[in-house]
Amino acid sequence: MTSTEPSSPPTGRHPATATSAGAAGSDFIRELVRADIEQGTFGGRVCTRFPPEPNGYLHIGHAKAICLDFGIAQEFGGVCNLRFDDTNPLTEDEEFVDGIIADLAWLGFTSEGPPLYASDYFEQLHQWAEHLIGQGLAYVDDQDGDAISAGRGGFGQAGVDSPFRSRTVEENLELFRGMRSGAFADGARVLRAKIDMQHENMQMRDPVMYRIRRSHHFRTGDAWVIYPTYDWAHGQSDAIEGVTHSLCTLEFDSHRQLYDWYLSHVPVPGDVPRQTEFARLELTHTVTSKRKLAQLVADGAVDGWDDPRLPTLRGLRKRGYPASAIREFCAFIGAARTNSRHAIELLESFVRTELNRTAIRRMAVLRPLRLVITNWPDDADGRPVVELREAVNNPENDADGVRQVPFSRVLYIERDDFMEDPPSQFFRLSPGREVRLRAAYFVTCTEVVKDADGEVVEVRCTYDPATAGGSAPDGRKVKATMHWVSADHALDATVALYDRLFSAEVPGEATGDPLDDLNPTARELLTGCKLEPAAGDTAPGTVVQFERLGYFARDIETPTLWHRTVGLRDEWANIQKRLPKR
RNA sequence: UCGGGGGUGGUGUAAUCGGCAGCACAGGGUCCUUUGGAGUCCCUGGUCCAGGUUCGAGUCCUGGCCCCCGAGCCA
Repeated sequence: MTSTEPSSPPTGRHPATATSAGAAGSDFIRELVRADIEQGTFGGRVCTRFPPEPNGYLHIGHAKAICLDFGIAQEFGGVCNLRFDDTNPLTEDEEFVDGIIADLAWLGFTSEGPPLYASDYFEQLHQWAEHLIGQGLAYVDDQDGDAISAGRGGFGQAGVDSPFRSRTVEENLELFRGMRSGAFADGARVLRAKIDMQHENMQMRDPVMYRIRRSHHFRTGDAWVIYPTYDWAHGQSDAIEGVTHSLCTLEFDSHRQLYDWYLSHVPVPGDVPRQTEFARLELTHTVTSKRKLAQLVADGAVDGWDDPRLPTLRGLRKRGYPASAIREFCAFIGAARTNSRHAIELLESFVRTELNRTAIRRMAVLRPLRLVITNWPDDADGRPVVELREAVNNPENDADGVRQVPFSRVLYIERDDFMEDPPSQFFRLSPGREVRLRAAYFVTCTEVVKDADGEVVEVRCTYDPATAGGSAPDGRKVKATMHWVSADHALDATVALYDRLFSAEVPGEATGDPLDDLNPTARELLTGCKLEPAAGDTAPGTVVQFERLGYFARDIETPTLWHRTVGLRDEWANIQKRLPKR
């Protein structure tokens, strides 16, 4: 596993966010846990669990749940179990359990022991199912899916009892054993809890507990042809593990009644766990639904689960998002029962804050324009002098030291940093204007060279030798400082610029299909970018700041590829937006 | 339609027992600056609506409005 940062142990409390808003320790769940401890509800014990289904990779929405599950356990001296909810062999795969464990570790969390699996409890679950049958609280139903669905009724409309609802205990037991032993075809029968077909809560209208499904399970192989449903497996698995606080998202609210019903009718050992729901995390301009992400991957709309445009943990990691920034973001937004969609900009601001502190600075020119210094001296051999200029690695951290950057007659500057006919607010280079080249000299534009099409292909300048280091002895000021790269020393690179994956704030809001809002220019590949030599020393996977441009992560497999993590706040871009169109 | 859960600036999120509506992002401006970065200081802007209780209501009560979830043999 690779990491873009030394993986710091999660502390659960992050100083930077322990302010009045969103401070860890102040949400309704933590208050509840605190109250439970004070009242000795679970003997003062706290045990949570994070229960991903191994049918896809983790995304930023899971990060919120993870920070809650693991964070709360840590804060209250408890443990958090990683339990794979592998009750549906059709979609699940080992590939995903490995990926989930790796992503979890990258985020900064590991479970204490080896990971747990709901499939480890299949035998116990089966025994308890027979117990329910024995109590007359479960029965085998021969109806097909459509009939069961129809019999369930609708909102405000009572369901009707299945014609098989009144089978005897003995008959049910025999049929259920037949289900297990493979006597019946897939889908031929199900085991249902016998609760109340007229119940106002649809979840309580005799929910299915087992279905017949001849599918190879990645852990239990072909040992089982019947598989428990989520509702039947979950609460009992929690109880088996001694989970006290089972935290899940709001859509399971109506399942809580069923969760409690099962637990109160099965002889589970120890404390009865309690389910508490919170609002799932949603972000603007993206989707946090495993189903939709899987579809993007399957459709080839993105390169894979680790595509940097995706809000998957591995996508964000490849893109350069520090795990700590994600943790702090999650701590900051807290937990509540209010449905909410956070602005993606808020997440980005946490990324910038972290990277500003930690990222080494380098100079890179994304869209090169030649700049020739006409009065630059030659050496004894008649070649342009090459001078090494000292530049600080990170103005936010002196300990990061300095580096030498070669400077000579022919440089590249950013095309956007030159305008032949600039508006008044533009104070970068233009004819006759003097600017500072970062860590080097003041230069003044004296001439513009164009090609046959009138395109500027080169700017010529003079430099002032007295301004070495970047300040003029006579005290004169320049209004702009620009980055540059020496043409003879430049490293070639490809840079991937990323924009919102979806152009709409709420993907799919207009048409119902998020895919309709996919942003076709979410990735722009720039080739022929020029990097200062020291950028080549950067370890793959690390994130550096290309000065004045943003933060960029060096790709692991392709060292000449850089991913833009996030841009710098860009005042000039704001000015341009306000500028009247010309 | 029935049941459940929610509504605090543009977006999120706080507010002890009922006691000055705070913080962040976004937006506008200031100062500073060898990154138009970072930092600084300031500003704009809010309790869904209507009643009620109270010296005092985001918080309690009544009624309404709006949003989300729920009828998989998905989780």
